[in-house]
Amino acid sequence: MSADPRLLLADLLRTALASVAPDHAGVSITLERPKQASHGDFSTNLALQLAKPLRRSPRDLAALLMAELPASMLVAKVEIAGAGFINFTLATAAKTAVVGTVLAQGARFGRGADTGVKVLLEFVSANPTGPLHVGHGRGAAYGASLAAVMDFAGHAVSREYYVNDAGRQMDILALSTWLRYLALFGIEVPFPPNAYQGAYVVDMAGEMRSAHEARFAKCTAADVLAGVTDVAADKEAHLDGLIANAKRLLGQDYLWIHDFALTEQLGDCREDLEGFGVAFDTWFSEKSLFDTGLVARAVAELEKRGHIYVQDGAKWFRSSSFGDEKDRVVQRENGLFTYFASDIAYHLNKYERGFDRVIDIWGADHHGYIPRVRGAIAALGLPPEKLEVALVQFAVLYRNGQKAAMSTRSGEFVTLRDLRTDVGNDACRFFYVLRKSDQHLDFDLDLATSQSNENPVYYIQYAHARVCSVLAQWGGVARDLLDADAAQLASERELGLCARLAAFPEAVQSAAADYAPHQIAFYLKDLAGEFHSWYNAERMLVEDEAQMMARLALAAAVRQTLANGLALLGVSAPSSM
RNA sequence: GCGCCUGUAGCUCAGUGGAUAGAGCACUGGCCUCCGAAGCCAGGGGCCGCUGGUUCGAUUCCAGCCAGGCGCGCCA
Repeated sequence: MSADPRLLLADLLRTALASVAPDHAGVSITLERPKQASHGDFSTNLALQLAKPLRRSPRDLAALLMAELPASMLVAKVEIAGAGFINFTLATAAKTAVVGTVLAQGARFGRGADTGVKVLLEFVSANPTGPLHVGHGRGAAYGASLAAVMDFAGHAVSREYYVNDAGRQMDILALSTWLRYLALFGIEVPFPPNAYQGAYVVDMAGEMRSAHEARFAKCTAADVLAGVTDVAADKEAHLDGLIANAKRLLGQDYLWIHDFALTEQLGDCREDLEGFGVAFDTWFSEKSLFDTGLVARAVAELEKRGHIYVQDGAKWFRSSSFGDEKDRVVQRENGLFTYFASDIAYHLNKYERGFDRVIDIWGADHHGYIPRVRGAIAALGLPPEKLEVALVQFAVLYRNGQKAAMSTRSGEFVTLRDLRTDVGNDACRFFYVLRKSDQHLDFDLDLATSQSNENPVYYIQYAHARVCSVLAQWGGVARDLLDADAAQLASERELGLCARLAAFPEAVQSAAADYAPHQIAFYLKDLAGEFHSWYNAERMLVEDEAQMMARLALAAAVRQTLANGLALLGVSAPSSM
């Protein structure tokens, strides 16, 4: 017999079932916590499920099951209700035992047993071509919270950021920086409209001048523009022409600028994320996939397996044979691999590292990408079901009731850093995960800043601070609360709080299984609400010593659970505010 | 056109094959000589987009329609 009421009840029901309907002994028994207190602590629809196969009325079946149910000290009452539900009311001692459990386990309360499942969680992975904006913030908050939740649920989680350091976007950034730098020396090349406009590019140019003076300014504007397509004719070709000239004119120095810009932006990004409480175990370089030959190997492997054909000089992956709507180019006519090719290699690498589950968190705009990546995995002979893609809808920022633009290239964006400064990390992290990730999120900056005291995060933190305050006034030793007699807890609110605490480990498991950290946020809101309600109804610092200790122990258990939950969301649990 | 997401209270959103569908905001009225009023208590407010199907039971699952958002490059 288990001490966990849920498992205990399942055992009891299974025993009863074996005698009532031995043929159906294998049926899965679900026990849920009823929404209504009058329906007891746990409820099962077992009789309703079996009514049809056994050709008996649900209520009759429920009565039979109830009659065969072994007695238990932990069960106070069993009732048949409604259409045929069997409702269980636990003995008070079984309900209040959780207080001691929480206090004894402390920060570990709610943590699931080690599952041994190795999970790779890749998220953010924004191009290091400029500051993170509020859209990236959501992916960061969601990914970090999900990683924490899955880790807490018992999985071995690796957090990874894929650095797109090999593509054209990085070349555009390097070019942009160089052009700004040249301008500092009076070499005025018209700045392309589709280059990176942001002030941070000018800042980097300034740093280059400080450190290297005129080292990279040994050419004229005419050199830079030599043979370049007119911007009015084709602005993308114009950009590519400038990049080609930059590479030719600068030689090895081009790589220096490229790497400088990359290091600066990636460092900025990393610092920003760390400030946001978002940490990674690995920063995985796209470029390394080319350097180690993995991209070529991945494409060769597809070719060997007969999934590649050549058309118009390019190599195409026959992804349409693997569920994609059409075939995709992996190697262009000019010999360069596409982004898709390096992504195939990246996923091959992820699989080769031996994870049980590979989770990609992508912006919802990438959803069309899923079939081709999954298809490539299948084509490589790997199990595609190991890959799971969690799509995060974009966060749309509203300011003065209007959408705020968020294009990195135009330079007109609201950065994550600005948002964090205005709103604060705690409210930001909480706000981001308050919505289901696949829902559009309207982030109202005016509301979040001017009326931040209305943010639900404060409601939860306030509950935590209140407990801290009461415990401070009590002034005793926290350890003594472990010896409190929980049987002193008898009111409906107190028992309700105990049930809520007992549900925390289940909330963690559910949030992990559904990839839904917002469930933790809602759990915490409920827990804080029930605490505030109790706090206003009953005093803790009462004359009766035993009662006071029991109530303080419950309060301390609430505080611990709030802290554990907030930690999963990356939100602080202040002792005063 | 095709694909994905969404439609629940005035607004922003949870939720569930099951019992009387919830919260916050907003609105109305109460509660600080009393552990923190960033709190609590009470009240109004709903064809859970529409139609059909599966089911003992559908707001939930399936199909079709209506409405909104996003995505559909030899870009990344």
